[in-house]
Formats: sequence, structure tokens, C-alpha cells
Amino acid sequence: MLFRIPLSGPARAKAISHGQTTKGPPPMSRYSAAEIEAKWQQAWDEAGLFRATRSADKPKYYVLEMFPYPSGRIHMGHVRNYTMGDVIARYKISNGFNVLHPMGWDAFGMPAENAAMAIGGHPKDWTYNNIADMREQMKPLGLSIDWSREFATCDPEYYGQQQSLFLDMLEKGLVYRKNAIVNWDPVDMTVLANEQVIDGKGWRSGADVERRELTQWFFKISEFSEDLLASLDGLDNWPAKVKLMQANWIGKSRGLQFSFDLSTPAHGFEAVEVYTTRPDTLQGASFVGISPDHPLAKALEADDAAVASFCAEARKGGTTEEAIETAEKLGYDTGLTVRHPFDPEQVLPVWIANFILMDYGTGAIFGCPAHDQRDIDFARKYGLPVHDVFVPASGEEGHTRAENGKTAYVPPKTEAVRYIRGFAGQDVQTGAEAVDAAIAYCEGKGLGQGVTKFRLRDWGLSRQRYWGCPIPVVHCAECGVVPEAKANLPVRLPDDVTFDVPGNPLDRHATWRDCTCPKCGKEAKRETDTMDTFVDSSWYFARFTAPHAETPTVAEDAVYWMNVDQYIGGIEHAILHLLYSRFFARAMNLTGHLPEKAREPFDALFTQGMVTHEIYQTRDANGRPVYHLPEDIDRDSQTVKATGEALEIIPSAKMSKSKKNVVDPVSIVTGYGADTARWFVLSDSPPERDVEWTASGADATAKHLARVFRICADVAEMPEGAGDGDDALLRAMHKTIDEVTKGLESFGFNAAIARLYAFTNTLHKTNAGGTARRAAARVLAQLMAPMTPHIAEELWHMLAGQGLCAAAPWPKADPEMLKDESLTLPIQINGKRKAEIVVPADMPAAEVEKIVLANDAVIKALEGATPKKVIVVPGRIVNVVV
RNA sequence: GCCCAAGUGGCGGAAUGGUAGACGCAGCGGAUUCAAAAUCCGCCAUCGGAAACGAUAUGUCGGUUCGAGUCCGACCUUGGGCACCA
Repeated sequence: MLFRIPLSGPARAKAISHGQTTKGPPPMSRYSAAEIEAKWQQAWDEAGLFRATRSADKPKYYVLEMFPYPSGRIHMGHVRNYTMGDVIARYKISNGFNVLHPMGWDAFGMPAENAAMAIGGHPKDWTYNNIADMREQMKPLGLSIDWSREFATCDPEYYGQQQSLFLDMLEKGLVYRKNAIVNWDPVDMTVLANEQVIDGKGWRSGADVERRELTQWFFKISEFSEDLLASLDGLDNWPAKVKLMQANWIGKSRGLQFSFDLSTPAHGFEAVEVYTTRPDTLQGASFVGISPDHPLAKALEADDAAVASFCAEARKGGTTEEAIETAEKLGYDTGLTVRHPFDPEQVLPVWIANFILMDYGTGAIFGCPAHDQRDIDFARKYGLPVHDVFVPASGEEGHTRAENGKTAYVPPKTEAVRYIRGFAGQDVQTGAEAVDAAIAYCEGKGLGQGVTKFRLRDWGLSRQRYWGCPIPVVHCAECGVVPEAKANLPVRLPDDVTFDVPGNPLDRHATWRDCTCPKCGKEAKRETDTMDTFVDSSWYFARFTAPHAETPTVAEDAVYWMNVDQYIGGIEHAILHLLYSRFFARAMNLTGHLPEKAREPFDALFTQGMVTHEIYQTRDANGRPVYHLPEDIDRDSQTVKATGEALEIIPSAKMSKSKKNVVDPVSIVTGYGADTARWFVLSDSPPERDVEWTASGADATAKHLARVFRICADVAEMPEGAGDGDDALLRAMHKTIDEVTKGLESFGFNAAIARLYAFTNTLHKTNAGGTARRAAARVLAQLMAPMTPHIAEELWHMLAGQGLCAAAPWPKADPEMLKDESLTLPIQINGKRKAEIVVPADMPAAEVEKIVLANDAVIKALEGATPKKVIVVPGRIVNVVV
């Protein structure tokens, strides 16, 4: 190995005088991150430590962090995410695993096109420049990444394979076209992303956005609803909250589907089909509501200007469920009526309502205002009747709703209530029982059918944008929609495009659009939609197992490396990205690209919190906030340096450029070193929670590392020999090994680091001899290595460790050294701690009880009486109840 | 609006239902220094008390338990997601 750092005289002399046994470089005299970090990164590189190759003689371990979008700058969130993965990867290497730890770029997406529009240039150049910049910012962190596997999703080699996957899925019937609703900007004449719709207006034009239908490509994810839901049960190493969120998202429900016959048929419709999860409330129905996109609404719209103008109004605003749910509830009485299925004499009005989604159920509902908040809001607004169906099992409070209540009575389905307008089952029963009884009743009478439905909708993957993976099909006048021939893949994005006009450049690129039909050879037009960027990130984990192959995956590699043993990323991806990836893994299994075992691709998932920072804010003359950079303010006096204005300090907000509270990791690494940045983002806060970046915290971390360095340098100078404190130090060492190991195994990085602080103090204060101290210091270096690999490597060599610390086997705690001979038991009286006793660790409970009852504090509390109860929890606590 | 989380000293946080505040930051006192920086030693939840000690305390209110930060219910606040941001 070659090392480039020249040595000063004293450092060399010291290294020689302390019997350096390895071939590593002689140590330096003082901690200098800048000197050691590049040196050790080069050493790992030359040793090929992180290059992953298949191997039969080691167990494999695949650790993956969600790959970044190449914005151009890494931020602290990246540092935290990749450091966590790195800790796991390095820990697993030390434990003898063959580790795969790759990195790539989620490189398609809107920001590149926005940049092209705003500052000119080409999305491709912008993206690849950003990737180069970010790679350069990332490398100094010393991550154990196999860079030979790097790719970007915008590489034609990657998206070409994605197109191939798409064609295989098309063949298997997993892709189809249908109409779907998009945000339409009527001024720019373009489709907008949800984030481009601000308060119902287009972000550039400011025009009222409308919901408009467009023919789009879809993945049949709904075909897997049941499987995706049921399989959550097997994901034992996923956070419960993520599984719960996914389960709710998939939204399996049992309900009744039935028809309301129209009193008079209209526009060819004889009935309105509805789906309800609360058929037990059918006797409380007071209206039928249909979506503005319901076929009946559309038929009415066609020849009734009033309906048309209502529907146009109802379609205003964005497509998000949030926008629809929070918009003012609007209704239009169509004048049509339907007959109640139980009583043909009873008729209900049919309303068009803007809060009913065409995508869920049948696009039509019946409203039972007494037991649905949305329905009662609607009923009160439009003067529709409210009929109570059930009241609390005890008491009659529920009755008032029918008169003038504004709040629906919606108890949990598991709660027993008294049905006053029930028609099936007992008078008093739970909602769930009543639903089952109602379905059975209606099925028996032939009035409807019990059906299971899912909330999960098919995945619309079409995007009317340039910077994405082209959908590899052509439109032929003769043959219709034809898949592109695999031999013609990749369908490459054309380079000669401009972004001076809104809309999709592919749409107006005549020479790119023109092509020949792969089937009949005649002139045809290319599909100009590109794929949702979620497609790119739904299989990259599989591609990493054979990143440069000429097929999407390679069987041997996929079988060997899959599944991802540990996946790490932000909680914001809890639903969509993870659900789509689970779907893709299934689809890739069906199309022969992944083995059966990879249908659930992520064995363990960890969701980490964000890195936050204070916001420094003043207000302008209009009271609008003005943000200030950390370097422009004086924190002590809480003022702006330049103007002396008083500051408002807003704690703990997600770092964002616009709020000017972004801390740049590059400046931290340059100033303090990578080890300080890595240690800091792992310490203090539990990894699943947000961490607040503070300047003083970073400073303190750097000081701590320098202290560890000093302590270990002193230890390195000590002669071999025994000392009084040997046993205590070695016991502490084994305890620390045990605790840190447990911490790393369970993502308790902050707890592991706390133990390392404590052990550093122990090592500092010990009166052990040189031999024990050296052993303890080496272990300290090893235990720190996953978090702070560079300084650990330096210390390891200073302390005469063999080979590279990064390659050394993980230390093992000796169970004998973990046992304590005696322990301190707190004594509680009525649950309040009043005293404590020290007893031998193995003392039987009866003995402990005797000692406790003889204790002064206990005698005093008892005042001569006998205790009602004495609870002895072995090794834990004693509670005396008086 | 709906789904999911999280709330503990001045601050970040620790705590298999069993001594609340480990560890770190900030602060305070001391040592070293001509002085400072750096370093080292010590103190540090709140209230009362000279102290011993006592009382209070984990967002709010209620419950289960010998015992609740931890479990259950309701509420408040903050954060994440809501299908075209990634």
C-alpha cells in the first residue's frame, strides 16, 4: 500500500518507539481529519474492501439506502441516511458478511425540466452535471459503497431495460390504457403536477385549474390488492406504522352493492348502482349522490346547461384527495328521484355532489346524514332530511340529531348500539354485526350483493413530460397500439428539444414522433408520454444486482443478492414508493426477472427522520416573513448582523433552500472532517426521529473525537504491564462491546454512541496497566469504526492493530465478564421510591424480602403494621404496599 | 377532511410496565496560564430547606395496575402521507 501523507520527524520517531507491527502508516501526533481521511479512503479503495462479488463461502448481506435525486447538492438528510446504511454495511463486513452496498441516482423528474425552462440548457446536462457534483460531495464521507455498480435512471442502458420490462408486463396483461383525470391548466394548455397547483391555480399562469380526462397508461396494481395486503403480515422487520399505513391505503372493505331504480328512467339509465360499507344505515338514507364524472351526470350535462355549469364548477381545483375533501361541499339537485329498495313508495332525490370520487366504488353513494359527517354537512346545507338509524346502547342522546344536530353520530363499528331503524339482526348489536346482517338480508331478498372492494386504484404511469423514460409503444393507423420491438430498444429521448413553450417537447418533435409500425411496417406515431419517475425507483434495487447487464436482471445475481436485507429511507416513502416496489417485484417475478423469494423485495425496512435546523426570520413591511442565513445573524443577541433587527427564531424546521436553513455538509466535512459529520448525525437523536442540526453540537463532536485521539495516543505510549484497574476496565470493555453491538443491531445508534462516550471516560479515568488499556483502546477504535471509520483506522494502527480496522473481525463480549456480583435494588413504598439496598445478584426473593422488611425506611413507613403485600421483582425492584 | 406518527430539564435526548432525566450540549464554579484558547476537575429538573430531606414533575384530562414516560380512552400541538414533488 502506498500512502501519500509525508511524516514529520516526531511522529515517525513515536511510531517506531512503540513497536508498530503492521505495515500501516506511522501515526500522526495530533488529530487532523484532513490528513487522515483521504489517506484511509485510498487504503480501503486499494484493498478493494467494498467491491461486491458473488462468493459461495460467505453469507451475503444487501444493504440499501433509498437513492438520491440529483439536485446538485447533498444535504444533511443524505449524510444521515447514507451514514446509517454505512454503519450497517461496515458492521456486517466486520461480522464476516459479503456485503453489497451500492449507490445510484433517481435522475428523471421535473426539476431538470424546470431548470431548463428557468435558466436554459438541457435537462440531460443539468442532471449529469449534478450527478458529478454530488458524487464529488459524497465521496469524502468515506462511505463503503461499491461505486462500480453506480448508474443513473436516465442512462439509456437503464431505461432501455425498463422499457423491456414494460413490454413484458404489457404482454402479461399488467398494463392497459383508460381515461383518468389530470390537472389541466386551461391557459398554458398543459397538464400540471399536483405540486404545481397552488390553491387551485396553475403555478405559472395563475388560472383556475380544472380536472380533465385524458387517456393514460396504467399498471394493474389493483390485481394484487389482496396479496399486497395479506403479505404485509410476513414483513416482520418492517415498522408497524408503515404496514398499517399501507394496509389503510389498500383499504379492503366489505360492503353491499345494489341499485336504486330511477322513478322514471332518464337518458337510458334505469337505475343508479351504489356501493356502501354501511348497508345497516340504509333505512336512514335521505338522498343519492353521484360524482360529477358519473355517466349519468355526464348524460345530464350534455343537454342541460345548468347541470353543465354546475359540473364545470365542481371540476374546478386540483385532483388531490386533499383538495377534493377539503373543498366546500357543493351539490346540485338533478330533479331525478329513485325508489328506496325496501319501500317503493319512498323516493329519494338524486344529487350531483363534488365530493364523490368516480374512482372509488361505483361513483355513486346514498347519503345517511345521521351517521356520516360529510352527509350531514351536505344535508344541513341543502335542507335534506336526517333520520337516526341507531342510538347509543345506553341512553337516548342520539335522538337529537334528527332535529337540528350538526354532528353525525359515528361510533366505532365495534361498539354495540341500539338500532331504531334496523332491518336485520338484533336491536342492540355492533355496527360490524349489523353490516353483516344487512348484507345477508339484502342478498336473501335479492336486493343486492355483498362485495369486497379495495381503495387501491391502478397506478397511472403516463406523464406528459420530456424528462422520463419513453413508453415504448407506437400508434399505428392500421394496427392500433403496438408494442415497440425489443430489438429497437432503448427508445431514446431525442436531444434536440426546447423548453421555451409549455407542454411536452416530445409532442411537438415531428421527426422523433414519426416512426414505422413494428407490426405492419407502415408509418406510425410514437407514444409521447413518458413514465412516472416512481417506475424508475420501483426496480433499481433489483438492477443493482447486475447493473450493467443487457437484460433487466441476471438470474444468478438476482438469486444470490436478493433480497435487500436492510432498506433504509425516509418515512415520506412509507406508502407510494414501497407499495409500487412491492408490486414491481411481483410483476418481475411473473415476467421471469426475479425469483419467487423476491416477491417481497425488502426483508427489513428502517425509516429515518429528517435533519432539521432553526429558521431565522424577520418580517417585511407587509408582515411577510423574510429568512436569514445562519452566518448572517447573531444568535446570542437574536439580531440580524447587518441591520441589528430583532430576529424570530423558529425551532426545528425541515431544511429547505427557501427557508435558508440548509446546512451544507460540504462545509462541515471541510471544516471538521467526515467523521465529525457522521458521528453528529447519528448521535443525540434516535434515527427514526428528526435530528436538529446545531453548530455547537458539531463543535462538541469534533472536540470529542480529538479527545479520543489524545487518550489513545497516550495509551499507545504506555509500556506493557498490569495495573490495579485491569479487571474493572476489561469488564467495562466487555459491557461496552455488548451494548454497542446490541445498539447497532437494533438501529440504536444514538444509544451506542452514548455508551462509547461513557467508555471513553472510563478509559480516561482508569488506573489499569498498559496492556489492558491498549486492548480497551483497540476495542474502542473498532466499536467506533462503523460510525467514524477514518479516525478508527488511524487509532487502530497507532495501537498496533493487525491489518485494516475495517476488515478486522468484530469484537465479542465475554458473557462471564458481563455478570455483576451484587446489585442495587430500589425499595418502593406504595410505588414511590424511598430507599435502596445492595444485595448479591443471586439472592433469593425470600431473603431479599427479609432484608427489605428490616430496612429503616420500611419500618418507619409501616408504623408497626404488617404490609398488605410485598412485591419482589428479581434483579429489579421491591415494592412494599402498606 | 382522511390515514400514520411524535410530544420528557434551558436544549438534543435515555429509560424489557419496575430508581424518570443515562450520554451529550449550553450554563455555573474551580485548576492550569502573564493572559487567553485548548485541556483537566466538579456542580447542574423545579419548588422549599443551611443540610438531611420533603414535595412536584414525562403535552392536557381521565382510566387500568402493587407500580405508568411506557398500556387504554378522549382532547391539544407539531410532523409525514393523501395516488403527477421525489
